Amino acid sequence: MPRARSQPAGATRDEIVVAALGAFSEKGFEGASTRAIAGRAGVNHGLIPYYFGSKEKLWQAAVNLAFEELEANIEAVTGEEGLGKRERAARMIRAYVRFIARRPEFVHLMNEEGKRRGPRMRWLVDRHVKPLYHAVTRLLEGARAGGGGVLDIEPIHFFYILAGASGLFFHQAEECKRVTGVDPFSEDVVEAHAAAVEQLLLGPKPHEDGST
Amino acid sequence: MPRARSQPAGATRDEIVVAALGAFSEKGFEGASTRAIAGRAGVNHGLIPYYFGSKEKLWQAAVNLAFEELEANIEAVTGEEGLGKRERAARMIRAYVRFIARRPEFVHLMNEEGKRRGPRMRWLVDRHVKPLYHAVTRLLEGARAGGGGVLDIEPIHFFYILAGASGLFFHQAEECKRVTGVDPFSEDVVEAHAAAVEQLLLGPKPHEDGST
DNA sequence: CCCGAGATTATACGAGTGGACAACCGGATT
DNA sequence: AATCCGGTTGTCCACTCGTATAATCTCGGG
Repeated sequence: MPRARSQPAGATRDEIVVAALGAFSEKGFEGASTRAIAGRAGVNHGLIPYYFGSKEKLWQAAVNLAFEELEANIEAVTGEEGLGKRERAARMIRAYVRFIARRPEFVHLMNEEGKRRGPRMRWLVDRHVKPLYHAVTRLLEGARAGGGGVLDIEPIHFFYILAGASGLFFHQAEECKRVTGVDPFSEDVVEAHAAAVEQLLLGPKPHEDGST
Repeated sequence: MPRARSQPAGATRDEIVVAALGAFSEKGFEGASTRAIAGRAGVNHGLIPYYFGSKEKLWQAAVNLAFEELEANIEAVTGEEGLGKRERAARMIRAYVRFIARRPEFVHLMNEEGKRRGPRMRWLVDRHVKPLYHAVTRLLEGARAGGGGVLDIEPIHFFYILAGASGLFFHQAEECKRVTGVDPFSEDVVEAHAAAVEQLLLGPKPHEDGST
């Protein structure tokens, strides 16, 4: 029988996950201390073992949160019926760029954990990256066969070029600000980047001719 | 007056820098302990404050080493006289991809430090990234005006798309192995990636017609 | 009104961390 | 042979880390 405390059930837990996502993305797994995460969430650091069992499990919860948001964003845009294959791929690309501009934590997490072997990387890949990879690859293959960009590039290169070309600009946003003075998160800069990636990867938009 | 010890002068110091480059790229600045670096180099950890003063200075030395290698690789290929603008840009791209395939530590360092504000990022940008950015941008602008890829994408997007499209594949190489089973460092895979990036960013090679 | 259980806090522990420092070593100088 | 000094080692310190644990708090149900 659930209690009716001042806080709704699980509120503290959720705050910790949100704080953890921010902290892990900024400082990495080792760099983000459980005390810093707890402080960010405004709770006692003893609550982390209490709710999650370990720092590792907390990290998994944060990653799950990030991927849930990603999938919601992508599916909302590519799920529609009656889209051309190129248009579907283009929407996916633009949705992805906009998503990581709003949640750069996602790219930070991926770049942090994808680079080294280890239990966290294995968990991340098996749980999240493999399905994502195959979904994206299927979509891109469709666009390729459908006429758009015509480039005969294998899916594996396409995938990492897409992810890299989209993500680095926002992953290194602080660096970019200092190098160029431009803030990647500025709205029109985000749109310009999305357009650039789409154009490069899918080729120029076919205006009315949708044939091969 | 220099001594003639069993080891040539500075050998120990150099070994520490090499070990540090490897350790920092694998574990990040916080994750790589001075003791681990010393152990990797086979020396006592007290030598790090002795030679470098601090962990931070050691990190700078490691970054300097990485950039020296990069610049040597790029200049060896783009420095030639009598190259067309597109050809010069194409060589730069291929040389860069091959370089990071051989020294993924470079990408790891850049991705690690470019993502957060802080003294290391400021030092890295002012000392290394700004000159690199302007050199690359000048080269790409030349190729653009010279007819090649014709894409009207601003330099800032071009730069980060190039860096991201080239780098992520090798930065996430361990992840890629687990997702796809393909080893990005395999020689022909490296070449395929270089070709893919070049083709996407500069457009298909003009065979004999170099006009607009 | 008090009890009990989940939620929260405070404290403690052992393992690491970066850095400081004195002792030590061995070949070069005198 | 005695001295010197850069290179090297071991030890120590204050601090932070993740986590375990016991005490405390805050409620709703008896």
